[in-house]
Amino acid sequence: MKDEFVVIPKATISRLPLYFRVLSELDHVGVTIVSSEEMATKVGITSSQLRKDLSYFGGLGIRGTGYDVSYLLAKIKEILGMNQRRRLAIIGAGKLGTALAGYGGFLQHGLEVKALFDIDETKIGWKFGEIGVYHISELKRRKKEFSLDIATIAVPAAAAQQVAEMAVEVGFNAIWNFAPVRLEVPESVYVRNEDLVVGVLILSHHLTRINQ
Amino acid sequence: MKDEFVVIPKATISRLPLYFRVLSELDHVGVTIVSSEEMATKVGITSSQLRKDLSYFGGLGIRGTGYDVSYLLAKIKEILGMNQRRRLAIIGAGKLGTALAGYGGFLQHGLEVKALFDIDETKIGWKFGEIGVYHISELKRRKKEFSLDIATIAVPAAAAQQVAEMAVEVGFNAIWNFAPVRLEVPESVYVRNEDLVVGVLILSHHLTRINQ
DNA sequence: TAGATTGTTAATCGATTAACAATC
DNA sequence: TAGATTGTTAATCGATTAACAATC
Repeated sequence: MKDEFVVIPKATISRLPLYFRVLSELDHVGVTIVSSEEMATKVGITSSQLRKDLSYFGGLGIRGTGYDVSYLLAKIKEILGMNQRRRLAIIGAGKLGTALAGYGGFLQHGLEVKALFDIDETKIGWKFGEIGVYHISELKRRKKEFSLDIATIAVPAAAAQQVAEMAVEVGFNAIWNFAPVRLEVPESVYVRNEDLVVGVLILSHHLTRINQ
Repeated sequence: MKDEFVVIPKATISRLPLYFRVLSELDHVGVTIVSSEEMATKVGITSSQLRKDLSYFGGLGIRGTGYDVSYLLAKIKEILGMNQRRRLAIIGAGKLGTALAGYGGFLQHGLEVKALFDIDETKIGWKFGEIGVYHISELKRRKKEFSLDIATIAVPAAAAQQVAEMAVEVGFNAIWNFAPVRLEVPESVYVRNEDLVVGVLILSHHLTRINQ
């Protein structure tokens, strides 16, 4: 268990949000204990993989019984950082940016959109519910004001690199990038690319295989 | 090269859209030949991996020279099915659905949103540019009318499974799913999950590691 | 105790990388 | 031909799965 030397596989981390969802549902309907088999089926993986994943975080289950839903849920929340609320900046108040700002599912995951940014003067001052639109030049000031943690890039591809540099400059070290470009940032900054077209092109590829 | 027995790795397919982008840019600025080294740098992978990926599709390069940009571009387009235009249905004319409908980047990838669907009577008949909003009950009819290929699911989680079943029922065999649920569909139907919260929670996890 | 299910090991599978012969 | 760069092989790395001892 020498956990100072165990590296958590990326693949494991990427499945934790799915476990979180399944556990939330079980918790919601009053289930208190769940077996790896049952949970794995709901997620669509093998029970072996689920147990292996959870084992990286120590003995979270009870042999002969299963996993305690609320305990496991709390653990996964902790691992994913859902206890400290994450505050999102969204840069780019276009269709995508405002759609993200309006998404209702963030809060139950400990995430909150606090501010939108744009360069278009006509958009500055708009409000989407509680969320205001600020000029990009206010990024630094508003980052402090709202304790922003994550910079979401929802600007056109041509502007993305420049925006990323501004985000890094003012101290963000997590970037959620929706622009279809590879961002050049310092190694210490973590970038997650959410390139939607990639997904649909993979679908398109599969269609060619079906219809060939 | 017995290609009838070679399986293309999923990881390879998922990188093709990135290669497509880089090649498009090179082509746009008039570059005609590119080395694996140069291209790999732009994508952010090793040249070895790029050559390996391309090798699954036969000898696409010229030893001692590199790859012909427009030839490789044409090949990748073919593999990704970008020659036959893919027509998208978007089910759910909420914030996400309409944001997707308005996204300008699809067309240059051979993709086109042709119709939105919803159950909310007040939305039926709306137009987003050329794209109309139809009642979900018209899915079958409009699928034929517009030759729809891909069903995009942009409805709340609670409705997603039901919507997926309708899509399968009327003959879609590709589903682009934005709802945070695992869809149960026949094996022949290809589902691509685009669960945005997963991405941002992985970011959140990395923040906990930084600030610990 | 008997039954059940975890946590872990070892085997397998798949993907990435390094290296270099083939060849333009 | 000499130089360059591909295509491919073999080694490595990482992730998944099967199996079962540990243990509730």
